[in-house]
Amino acid sequence: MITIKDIAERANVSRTTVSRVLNESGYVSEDARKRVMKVIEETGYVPSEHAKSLRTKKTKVVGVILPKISTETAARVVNGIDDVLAKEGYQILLANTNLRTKKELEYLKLLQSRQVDGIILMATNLSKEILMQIKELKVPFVALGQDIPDQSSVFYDDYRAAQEMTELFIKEGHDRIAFIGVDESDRAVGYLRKRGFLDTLEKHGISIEETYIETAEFSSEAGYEAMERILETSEERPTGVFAVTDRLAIGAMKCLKEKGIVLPQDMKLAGVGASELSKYVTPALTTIDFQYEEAGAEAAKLIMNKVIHNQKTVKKFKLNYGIIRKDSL
Amino acid sequence: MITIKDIAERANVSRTTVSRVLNESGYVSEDARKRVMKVIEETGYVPSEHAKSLRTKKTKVVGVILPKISTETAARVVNGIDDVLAKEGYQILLANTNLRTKKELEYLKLLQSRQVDGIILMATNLSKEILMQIKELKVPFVALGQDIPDQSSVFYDDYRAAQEMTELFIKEGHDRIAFIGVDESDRAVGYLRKRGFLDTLEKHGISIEETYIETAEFSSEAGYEAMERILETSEERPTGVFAVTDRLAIGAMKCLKEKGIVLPQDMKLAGVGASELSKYVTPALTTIDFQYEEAGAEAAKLIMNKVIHNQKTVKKFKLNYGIIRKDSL
DNA sequence: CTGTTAGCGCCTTCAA
DNA sequence: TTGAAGGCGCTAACAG
Repeated sequence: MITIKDIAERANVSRTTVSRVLNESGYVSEDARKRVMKVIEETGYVPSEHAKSLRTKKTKVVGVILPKISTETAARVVNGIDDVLAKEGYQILLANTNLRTKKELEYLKLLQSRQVDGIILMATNLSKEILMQIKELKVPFVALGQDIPDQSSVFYDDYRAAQEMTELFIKEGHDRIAFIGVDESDRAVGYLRKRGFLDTLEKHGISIEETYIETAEFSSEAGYEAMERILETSEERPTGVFAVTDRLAIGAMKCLKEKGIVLPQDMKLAGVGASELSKYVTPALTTIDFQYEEAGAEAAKLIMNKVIHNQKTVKKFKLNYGIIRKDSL
Repeated sequence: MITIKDIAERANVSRTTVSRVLNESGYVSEDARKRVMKVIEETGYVPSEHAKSLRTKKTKVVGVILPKISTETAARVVNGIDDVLAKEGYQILLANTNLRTKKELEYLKLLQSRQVDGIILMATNLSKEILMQIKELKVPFVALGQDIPDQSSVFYDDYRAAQEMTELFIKEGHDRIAFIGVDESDRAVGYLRKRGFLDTLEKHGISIEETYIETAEFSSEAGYEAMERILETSEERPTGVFAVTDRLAIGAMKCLKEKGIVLPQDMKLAGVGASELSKYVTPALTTIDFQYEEAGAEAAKLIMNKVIHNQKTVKKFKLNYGIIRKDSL
């Protein structure tokens, strides 16, 4: 491996001088600079970031922990993060937990040992353990998707969004509205969206039919099955279905179609996420746009502020959302 | 920052001993080991990977260069890569070029300077420059999606897949088949798929109508517009459309629907990629499944073989594909 | 403007 | 079974 020392020798200067031209710091004569540059060109020398990091304690790398890389949401968020980081010359070190919560802990440690300059956690379930770990973190940290107490967080207004969507159903004259949610250990998606839904029904004096409320995993298949259960167990068929993600909604839609229930005539349907899918299914899906790229970008900006400008204060960023009204509701 | 030295002092041993228990190498008395472990626990010490890398020249990080993170294809490939790497304790350092070819060069350099143990490049356009850079790379390298001469590559059988799909159109009695492709500088998607299509037509003695052949960017909007152009410029309307990606096909489908052309009665349509989208549009899209996760996994396995077992030979891996027959063709 | 020197935190001989 | 010493490649005082 070719090092700064080799360059120095070949260019007849000291390592310091080489370092200076490399980092454009301090005075270097045009002459020396040229010689150094020439040797660098010739040799194809690339300075070692590790050695550099060891001295400077900076890596220009941000760790991103996420529950699953191959979902549209995650991909869009990462995209938003990368946009901002790349501009500052930072890179992403991926840590994919594949939905295994235990991995979150591991990665939190691993990323520290890799001396990442900051960590963004796309949080799902927030166990006590995780919260503890985060608190003890020495690295700048930003939570994404959940509001973590005492930590800078970028999150969606899950509660109000769900509320507003539910209002829409009611305004359209529905009072038999089914709900397909996810486990409440996911506070944002599971708990808050459900609360928004239930509270709104209550507010309007609509009684809650238990058979209308189903819980599923994060997949369209699960959405399909949840829809099936709702149809089977309900005495009176609901006239609308609110699913907490587009995938679930799409699964439900498939089920409805197969049962010969025509959308949007016989049944209204809405999801959350403004996924690509939602635009292209028939009928197009009414959904909530949480602007995932922007979420990623905001989280990245927060991290950059901490990393570059050493900003210490805890910032909360609640993102806007918009209801995208399409044919399904 | 707490270092191995601190641990050594607190545990009343030398740094060497601490290092030994950390790496489970060499002899350490149970007694010493316990003391060290205890101090590590108490202090929450995490060894610096940088310092380690500096000595060992290993980072347990693989750089992945890709053209765009927020596409389903990329996400699925990355997922496949991560699956394999994670098992070996390796992580992904992301390098997203956002379709800017120049960035590929930059990142190739950057990743080297970060001493990644290997590089996987999801290649698109293969300029001379890139090829040169790759040749001079000192790090294990695998190309994904394109077959790069003299380099280990995992790629799809684009030509034959396009051929087979075209055969399917012909077998179904079509001889007025339109084609929506992408720029040929993308050898796999742009050039090979087009050649597969054209050669097959020729083989069957079907003359090629110039107005049936369109080129677009990688987006559904572009697919829409390409479809529009085909309909406008063609004297006789085609009876089938083959688009080289599902996105393009979906865009075309939207256009057709808006013009009141009914699928699949009035027009057949096929795409490539077996995207989520393809399953849920109506009619469901006939498409080619290239198994992107597997592609990523294979690439990762190749890299791991090189990195861990120091395997030097150039390996080529042409992936299987399957035609997924749905309602659109 | 340039070079000398001293580490950053870790692993790895080598010797005890 | 343990420790001392040296060095990985780089930057940052400090002197010239």
